[in-house]
Amino acid sequence: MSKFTWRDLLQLNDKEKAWNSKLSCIGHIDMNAFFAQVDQVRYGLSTTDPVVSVQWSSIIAVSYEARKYGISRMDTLESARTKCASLVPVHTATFKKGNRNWISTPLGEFPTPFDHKVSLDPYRREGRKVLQILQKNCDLVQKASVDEAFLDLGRLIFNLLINEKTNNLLNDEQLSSLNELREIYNSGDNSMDNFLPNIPSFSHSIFPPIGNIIKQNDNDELIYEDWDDLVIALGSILTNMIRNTIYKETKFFTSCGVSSTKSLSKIASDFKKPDTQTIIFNKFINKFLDNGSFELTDFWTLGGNKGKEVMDILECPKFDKQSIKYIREKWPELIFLQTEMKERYTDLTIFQKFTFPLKDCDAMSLKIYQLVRGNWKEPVNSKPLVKSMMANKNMRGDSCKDFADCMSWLQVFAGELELRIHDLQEETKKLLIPKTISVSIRSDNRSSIHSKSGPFVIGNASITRDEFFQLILDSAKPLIKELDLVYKDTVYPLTGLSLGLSNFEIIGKGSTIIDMFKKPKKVRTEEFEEIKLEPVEEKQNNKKRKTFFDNNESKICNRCGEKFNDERQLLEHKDYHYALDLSIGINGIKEHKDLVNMDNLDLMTRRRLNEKGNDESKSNTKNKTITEFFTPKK
DNA sequence: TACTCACAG
DNA sequence: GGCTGTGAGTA
Repeated sequence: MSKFTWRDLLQLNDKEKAWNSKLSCIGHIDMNAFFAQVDQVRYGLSTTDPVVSVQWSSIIAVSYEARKYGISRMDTLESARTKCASLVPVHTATFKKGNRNWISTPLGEFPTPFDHKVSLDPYRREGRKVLQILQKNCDLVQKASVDEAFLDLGRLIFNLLINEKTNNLLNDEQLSSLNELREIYNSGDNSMDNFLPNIPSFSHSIFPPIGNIIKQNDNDELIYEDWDDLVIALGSILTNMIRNTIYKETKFFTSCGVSSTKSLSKIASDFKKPDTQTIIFNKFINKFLDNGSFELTDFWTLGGNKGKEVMDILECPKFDKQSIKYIREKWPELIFLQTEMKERYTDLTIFQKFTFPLKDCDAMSLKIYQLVRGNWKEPVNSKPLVKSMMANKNMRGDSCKDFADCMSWLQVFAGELELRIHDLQEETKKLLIPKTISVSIRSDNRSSIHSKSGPFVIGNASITRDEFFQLILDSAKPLIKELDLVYKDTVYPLTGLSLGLSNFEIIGKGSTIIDMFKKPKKVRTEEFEEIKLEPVEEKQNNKKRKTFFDNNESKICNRCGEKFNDERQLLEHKDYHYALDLSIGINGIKEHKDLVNMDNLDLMTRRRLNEKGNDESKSNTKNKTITEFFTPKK
């Protein structure tokens, strides 16, 4: 007889409950050396090229090929080159000061930080591509960062076990082995508290797991004893398929962890890289935690001061990587851990200030108690598309020495944010309306950061892209002006400047114009008067303008008629026209054709010419075509 | 709401 | 070490 009930199994079929089921199965997928992989694919390089992604002179990602030469993220570009003569460094895309669009940096070129700003957009886009593949294949996905995500595999597994229609995923032997379970389920004799039948005999050979299996001893035969084993094994089969799909569609390698909880899966995905998934069956959790040479501080959220403090409070042995085992064995019951933790906290607090208050001790103890047993369960939450967006640059020298410099960098930042919001809207067919804007400045003089934020108000739904850009800039101006007034004597030259939009409201395309103007909590009548909605009829007859929130724009170059899949490509293409215009007369290139389809030359030439053309490059986002986003509401 | 800080990749 | 991002505390 199984120790699991039908309730446990049925919970898998419920998005709200699956994470907390005794049979829960969570996957964590992580892209290996992500930026380097993106650059390798983007630049058509081979997987055997030792690629590193570079930002100024530091390395921000090291491909696994480059790691073979002992190169790490700590290396500078210089030191990496001495380790590997055939190194292929790829610099991130950049905005040139005064430019509204980023461009890819040609191989072998290294822009200077004094008049460029890094763009991470290429990485974000590829990250989103992968996220979309995940979402297509799994109904509950949580993006954890640009290159990692959690999957709640509950429904997928439930369907494999119970549903007939499983897309040929299971073979006849596997199907028939599940007959007993399905019969009970279909007979309706599956009262919640009834125990599940035994797992099919030999199910470990009928459903072999895929990946790096953690076992008590490496040579042990793996035997499934109950449904949780089978569930985790099915999870590994699913994540393997999903990862194969990612590879097929993007050529990206991933690593993955499969287990019953998010925190375990996260550690597991990191355990063996690249291109490997690690499977933690429930019965081997302790073995994994104790012998994987993990510390308490390896758990998510305990990597900083908080983790160190807990280690101190609990007087964990240092340096022998046994803190997890130590805590688990020393406090076999929660109540012991909780009392002792509070006692020691109070004793120590005389000498030491902690990052968490005494009242949180019980909660913290509970979390630690569960974590060291692999029992700490958290839901997989699909996160909103975006919560905030920031453009930031660390300044050096006199890059930003007065108010005027601030404004010209803010122009770059505003351009970047407008571009990112616009691209994201295009991609998702959603409206993204930020409600607050903030700027911050940093300087070494006062070694501190000052920031100022305020409401961001879009007064008009048919705002164009250029107007939206201008609005960001205009909204940022008084904020930075105020910071300038208060701190001007001490902060310049700045060591950092940033501009952020946050509090995004995300609106589906079906929404009406009314949604644009969420009533502020406190409405003063004058303000409300001012925000007048354009009468719908009038709008239709209006002179046509392409609005910022328009998704259906044409993507045809008005110079040569070439068609593009998305706006981004069109912009880059126009960038190219601009460069080409300059080039006539510089190096005698006359024909558009000369450069078409010669991507590298195109890029290089554009780049070189852009430099010569200096800052005169105008925004290419003039809006000529039409169609309103909003359709009149019946 | 405004600002700061911790944590993470 | 640079560039992002989220969440929580404080007032």
